[in-house]
Amino acid sequence: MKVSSRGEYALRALIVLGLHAEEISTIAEISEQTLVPVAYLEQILLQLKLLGYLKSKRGKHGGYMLAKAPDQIVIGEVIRSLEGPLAPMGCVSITSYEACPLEGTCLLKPLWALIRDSIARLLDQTTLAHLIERKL
Amino acid sequence: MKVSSRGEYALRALIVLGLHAEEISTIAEISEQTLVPVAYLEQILLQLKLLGYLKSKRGKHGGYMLAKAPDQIVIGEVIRSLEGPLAPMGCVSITSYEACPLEGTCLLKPLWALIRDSIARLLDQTTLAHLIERKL
DNA sequence: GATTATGTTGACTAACATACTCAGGTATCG
DNA sequence: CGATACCTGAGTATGTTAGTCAACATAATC
Repeated sequence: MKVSSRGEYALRALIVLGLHAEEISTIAEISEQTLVPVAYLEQILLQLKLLGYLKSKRGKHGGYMLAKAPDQIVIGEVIRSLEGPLAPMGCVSITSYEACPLEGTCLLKPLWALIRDSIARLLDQTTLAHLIERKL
Repeated sequence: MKVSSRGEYALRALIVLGLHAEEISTIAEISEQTLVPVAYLEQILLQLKLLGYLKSKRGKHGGYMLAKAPDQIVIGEVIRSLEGPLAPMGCVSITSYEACPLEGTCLLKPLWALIRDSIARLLDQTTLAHLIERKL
């Protein structure tokens, strides 16, 4: 039931950028504040840019900034983009359902569905703004 | 946030044994009803036995049975035994806490704690008996 | 226009986890 | 004894994770 380091790192980077909104931050600066290795962080920031969460500027005085307001960045969506579905099993995933041969009689499915719902409710209700303002 | 097939398989096996309580079931029978390959299921059943959930009888007419009443088998404990902590990150795990250098100022930790709590609450409230009786 | 600071891109790798299989070994019953 | 079952440890194929690295492209500044 773990979150990967990639997901955690991406959220750390978004938080750093959210805290310095309207300023541009270099990869090196973000790396210092998140403790993520520069070369790995590059990959992650690029992915966040392709997903539309960040914008970048190249060359001298370049760097990264948020591309959206913090209250428009939903944590559940970020995690889904980086690590796939929130559901613990494919048979209860809404975003990427997978059939299971036992499904009709499976006594576990209702439990997995409860888990899915509670994780998704939490993460889809939370935005970057909530994290930054410490309002959960 | 996935549950591994090993965890899912273990729960399937417990359910089958719970449905046929007081009877002994062979690995082959459990395999048929759970769709888990016999050789893999052997490993998992053995582990469940070592953990105290099952008892076995060798030789002819041998097989597996529950070692506890279904209402004494807590799903959260089973999953923790098979896949490690329920918490999404070590920094919010109660059963196996791991420190994180950012911890003091980390804005993510409160979110991970909420996730942990809601998963743990669900799984620690649910027993095998609840699953079998379809009472969640 | 050369230099330098920055992001961009793709390939690569080491380590680990997952989901199994397989070849025996051992206990029990008839 | 011999068939039936569980027990045990080793092995393996595949994929994922968490990165590294080298070379490139772009933009600002001197």
